[in-house]
Amino acid sequence: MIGSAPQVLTRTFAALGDPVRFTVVQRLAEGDATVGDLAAMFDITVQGVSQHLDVLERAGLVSRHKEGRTRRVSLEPAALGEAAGWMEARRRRLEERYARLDDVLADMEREGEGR
Amino acid sequence: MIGSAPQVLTRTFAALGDPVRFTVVQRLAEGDATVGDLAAMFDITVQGVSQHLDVLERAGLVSRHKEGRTRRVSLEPAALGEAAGWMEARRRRLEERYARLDDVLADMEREGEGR
DNA sequence: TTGACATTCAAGTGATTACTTGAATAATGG
DNA sequence: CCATTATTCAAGTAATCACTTGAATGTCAA
Repeated sequence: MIGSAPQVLTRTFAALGDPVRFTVVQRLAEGDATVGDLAAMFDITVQGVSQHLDVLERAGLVSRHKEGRTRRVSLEPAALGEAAGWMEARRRRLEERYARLDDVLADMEREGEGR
Repeated sequence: MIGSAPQVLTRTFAALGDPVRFTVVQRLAEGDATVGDLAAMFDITVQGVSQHLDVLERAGLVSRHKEGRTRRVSLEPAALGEAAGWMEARRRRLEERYARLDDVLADMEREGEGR
């Protein structure tokens, strides 16, 4: 029985698991934006958006830096890459196993015919 | 103002955003398991694990098929691949933009020296 | 300085979620 | 058939989460 696991990646996934934050990330992939820009995309208050940015920031997915009286929000590629890498590694392992299973089945097939 | 976005990917991310489910997926990447096997890894009841499997299944990340009186839980590579693909596409777009920005900066640098 | 704008801080509320216990269903072995 | 094992169904509860309103902070422009 294990208590639980690393929450560095789960935080990333949890952050992307909300439709607002997902859309924010998608938007930021097109280019940086201010908090106000992002808030204009949704039917929620800027405070709400700011809170969503808090969780994206805690997940390492975005960064905010002051710029005059606004704040420039940028997407951070590293967190995105790490999470994608984790998923791809698991997916690849599965595909490999399937490939090996296919080989075994093909062998059995051939064996069956040869008899 | 947009209401929100596709929840097909957000469901996948939300599913992986929980430490228990994350660990389950990690475990299933090593090979299939029964619900009981998975429950033995955590300090929660099998019912709890079964509920976690519900959300993983709704996200398309795992499938369950009866096998005698147990149930074999398998990881589904497709959902994993789609989510990873979405992330990678965004990451790549950012890297490209950075590369272009670096070019511009390098040009300015050269220009500055040449003068 | 003052007034408007952009953003965050703080606290409250309703909805969602993770988990529990208890009961139902289904397959196996004696 | 009956007891046992594996899993799900159902309902309740406590914690977390998304969102709101109201107030504070900081920056620009007149």
